[in-house]
Amino acid sequence: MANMKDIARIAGVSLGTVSHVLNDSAGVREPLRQRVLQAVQAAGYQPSQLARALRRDKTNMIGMIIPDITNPFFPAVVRGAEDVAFSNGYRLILCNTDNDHSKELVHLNELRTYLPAGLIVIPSNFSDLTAQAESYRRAGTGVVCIDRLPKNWSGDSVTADNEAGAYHAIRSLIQMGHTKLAAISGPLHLTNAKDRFAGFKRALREAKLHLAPEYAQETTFDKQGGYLKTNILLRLIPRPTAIFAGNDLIALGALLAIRDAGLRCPEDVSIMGFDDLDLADTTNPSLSSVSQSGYQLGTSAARILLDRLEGDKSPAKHLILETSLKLRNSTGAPPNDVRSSPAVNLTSSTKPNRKRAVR
Amino acid sequence: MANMKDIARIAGVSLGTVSHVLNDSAGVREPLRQRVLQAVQAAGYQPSQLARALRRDKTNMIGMIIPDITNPFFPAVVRGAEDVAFSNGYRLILCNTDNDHSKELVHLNELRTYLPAGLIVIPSNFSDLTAQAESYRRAGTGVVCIDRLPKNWSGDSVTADNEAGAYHAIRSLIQMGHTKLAAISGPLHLTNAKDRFAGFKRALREAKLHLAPEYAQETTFDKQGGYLKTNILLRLIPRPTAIFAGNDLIALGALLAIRDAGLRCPEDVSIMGFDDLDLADTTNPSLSSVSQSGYQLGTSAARILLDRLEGDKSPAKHLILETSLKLRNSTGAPPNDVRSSPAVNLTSSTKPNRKRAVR
DNA sequence: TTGTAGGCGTTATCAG
DNA sequence: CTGATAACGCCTACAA
Repeated sequence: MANMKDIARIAGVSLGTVSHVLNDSAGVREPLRQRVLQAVQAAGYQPSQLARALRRDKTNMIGMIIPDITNPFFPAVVRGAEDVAFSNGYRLILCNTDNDHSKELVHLNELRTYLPAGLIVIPSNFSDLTAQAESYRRAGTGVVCIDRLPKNWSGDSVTADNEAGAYHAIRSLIQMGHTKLAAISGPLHLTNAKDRFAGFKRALREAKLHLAPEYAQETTFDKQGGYLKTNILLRLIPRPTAIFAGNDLIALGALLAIRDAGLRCPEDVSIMGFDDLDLADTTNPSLSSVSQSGYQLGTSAARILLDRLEGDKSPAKHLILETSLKLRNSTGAPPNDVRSSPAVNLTSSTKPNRKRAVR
Repeated sequence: MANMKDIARIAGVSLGTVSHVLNDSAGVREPLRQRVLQAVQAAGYQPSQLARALRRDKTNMIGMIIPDITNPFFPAVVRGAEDVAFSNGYRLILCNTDNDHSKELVHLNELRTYLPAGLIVIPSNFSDLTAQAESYRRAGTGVVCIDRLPKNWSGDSVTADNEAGAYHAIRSLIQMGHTKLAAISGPLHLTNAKDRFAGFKRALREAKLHLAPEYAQETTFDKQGGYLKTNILLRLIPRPTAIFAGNDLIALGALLAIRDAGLRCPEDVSIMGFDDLDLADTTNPSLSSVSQSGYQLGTSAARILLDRLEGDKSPAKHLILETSLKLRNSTGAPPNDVRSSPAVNLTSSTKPNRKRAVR
């Protein structure tokens, strides 16, 4: 590979001049400028990003750390980030953590030695990102956190409006006539799971519906968790007529569990998902879901990073993206004979804290 | 960030000694060694990958170029590559080409200036990879091509056994009694699409079944293409009783087209996909498909690259991964009254299809 | 066994 | 406006 020295020789100018025309760092007179440009062309020269970075103390790479590219929600996020990064001359280093915070730490530490221009992170479970990001911040490297936030995060962030999305979804279920609503949330230590569950609870509260403790299940964000917890819910008396799943993967598991239990969706039980993955459209029945744009999550994060790189010193931004409700065939009115089903007191809420099983 | 000079100062040794203990490049006496290690610990020192790479003329980054991470087949491939790369100390730079060979070229050219340890590429449409790779090869950088091969590729490659996979799938369809088999292949300039179609034709030939030209459609590897071409096929007389889709996305579109035409799958038309994506399991009906492991595609490619890095000079490898047939509910025996089946009324096909919202 | 010095390809500073 | 020259942080002969 030709280097700058070669170009200088070919063009018959000095090294400095070549650098100047390449970076516009000094007005080089036209004839010389042309000679240099021509030499660059002829040699197919491309500057070494490595040397440049070493010298400038900054690469044009953006580190992107996510739990698992194999999870169907994340590719769109990555793609969004890559698109705006690429069109601004930045590249993405992709790292998977598998939600393991020690693996996240390894990536965080190593990435630093590449002097990335910035970092976009979907924190792992129990992420220590807040502490780690501090050292990046000190080095002037922006870190934006997306989708969910680690403990005490105060830096830039982009998330969906999980609370409101869930709230509106549940409201629509209530308007269909449901009164026995259960939830299978994701891990509640994750802010997105927690916020969605909060929206669920708010909708119930406003409708003066009581939430029995057994009606609130928590699991991991995957199909299997959804399947298992749905089995539990279906066994309860009275059986819930609608289940709010913490994400579409959980909803998928719920769909399978309902089918395996010999029940019908939505005639017996309605299912509401969250994320609106591509697959929501192709399941049987198709899945009603709260739609959020992973792509936009990615683009927004990259955008913030680029702004920071261009000198934006404003205080931390907390972007919250709108969601929208996609009603499909997994939700419908509750079964007619709902009030004849065996009674359990789920309405009175004079005693807010009912005694529950010891654990 | 602390650098080597700092460590040397803290440990009270020379720069060279620090480097020697860090790289085991010379037997440093234990006491000194300990002092250095301690200083490294204390300072939380991590060597600059940038400087190291500049000096060694090689990074520990593997460039991975794919069409689009958003295509559900690719995440597993990326993950496979990342897993073996990561566990060997290598990182992945991810680039999307959108199947645009000029974008691919941009990536190829820029990536070079990072001195990547190697490249894993799923070539774009009309890729010029063969020529480009030559310059990498000259620089001693391995390039392995996966999933599909560009024109005249003679370097390392990993692909699925597309021909055999398709062949066996079609054979099973024929054994079910189908004689009117149609195909909707992917773009035939792509080797994987071409090979699958070849397997399809071989199975027909062996069974002495004639392939009418209109029974062989070609489209892009996506849902919409599948939908459109299926509409064409369903209008033919006689109507095919089984359709071999070039991949699962096409198959998905076929499923939708069949439903929208008021036909049933598999009772009226069987659908066979290729790839066995996660979604194959959740469609309605669930999708029979030729299963190939994207993950393994990724790990194998990375493995080859690492072997090359460790000095493997053997001639180009052409790994071909086995496929397996996953029979689900989208395939079955052809309709009994097949010869009397009337042409479907498709006159309304211009009306917008329900729920196929823009994506 | 340890230390010294040169250089990887750039950019930035500072004379001319 | 142009051209030397000194870093950037590390590795590696080679010298001590």
